[in-house]
Amino acid sequence: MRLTTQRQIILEELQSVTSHPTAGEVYDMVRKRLPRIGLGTVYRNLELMANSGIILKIEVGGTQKRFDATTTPHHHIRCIQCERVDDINIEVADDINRLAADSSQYKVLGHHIEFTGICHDCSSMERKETIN
Amino acid sequence: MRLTTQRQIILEELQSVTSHPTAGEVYDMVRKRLPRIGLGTVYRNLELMANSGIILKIEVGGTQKRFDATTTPHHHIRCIQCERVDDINIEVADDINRLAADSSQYKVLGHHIEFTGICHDCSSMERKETIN
DNA sequence: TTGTTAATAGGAATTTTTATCATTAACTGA
DNA sequence: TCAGTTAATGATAAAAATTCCTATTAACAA
Repeated sequence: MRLTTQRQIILEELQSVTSHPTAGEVYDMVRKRLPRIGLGTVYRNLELMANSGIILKIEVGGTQKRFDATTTPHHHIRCIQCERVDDINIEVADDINRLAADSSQYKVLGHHIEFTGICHDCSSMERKETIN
Repeated sequence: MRLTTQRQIILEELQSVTSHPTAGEVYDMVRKRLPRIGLGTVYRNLELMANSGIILKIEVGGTQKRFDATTTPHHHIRCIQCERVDDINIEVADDINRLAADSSQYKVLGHHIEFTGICHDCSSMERKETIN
């Protein structure tokens, strides 16, 4: 795997945010530094890096795939109003995978918890609208 | 909300399977009984029924949205090989939502656990390939 | 029944993602 | 250092998934 400028900058940009941008959002970020980069290159490299474990591909609710530079296991919470996704760091009994294996025919590899809720921004906006 | 034939049959077909079909798969099922139904009608009604709580829209890994007639809370396991999705019924400490609320700025509404693994069919196929 | 209007079929348009391919540039080894 | 090899890129087309548009149909109310 060659170390191309594009690859480097895509990773740098993803690491610079704590949000979980979609491929299109990463494209917009990277384009500010590499205006001639192709959207395909962004998709290709995000997919590649996700496959080799350098980054995380999270496929939570919403239509688009999202990417995350934090690879240590953690969970996510998604705002049902504005679709933003944040990290959640809680400890979950890790025998949960065994539980799942026991009640299914699967070879269980892992799990991911997606919480849904309303983020701080959206709930304060809601409150404001009710007042007005 | 009018009770149309299309709406009825879409629901019936979804209820007739334990899998978690995509909109396209529901379309194929319904078309056997209503050959002239439009794909848009299937999308529209699945979305509508999901919004009114009659069915469940599950947005797990993979590109497509999936639908589930079982509305009682449960979790899912997805085969990373063939993308099929099955139900998992395990009890998770229900203070998990409070935990999430405490460690975030969100108003937490719910959670969904997605396990990943390899289904029985795929793992036996794998074994067969290793032998050959 | 008949009038009103929500819902449909069919197709077009959008959005998101993947594939194709000629050209470029990252690495290799002399 | 430099030329050869080939992985990777940019540009564009194509595919896949979903949503939108609109004339027509059919569900329901009166």
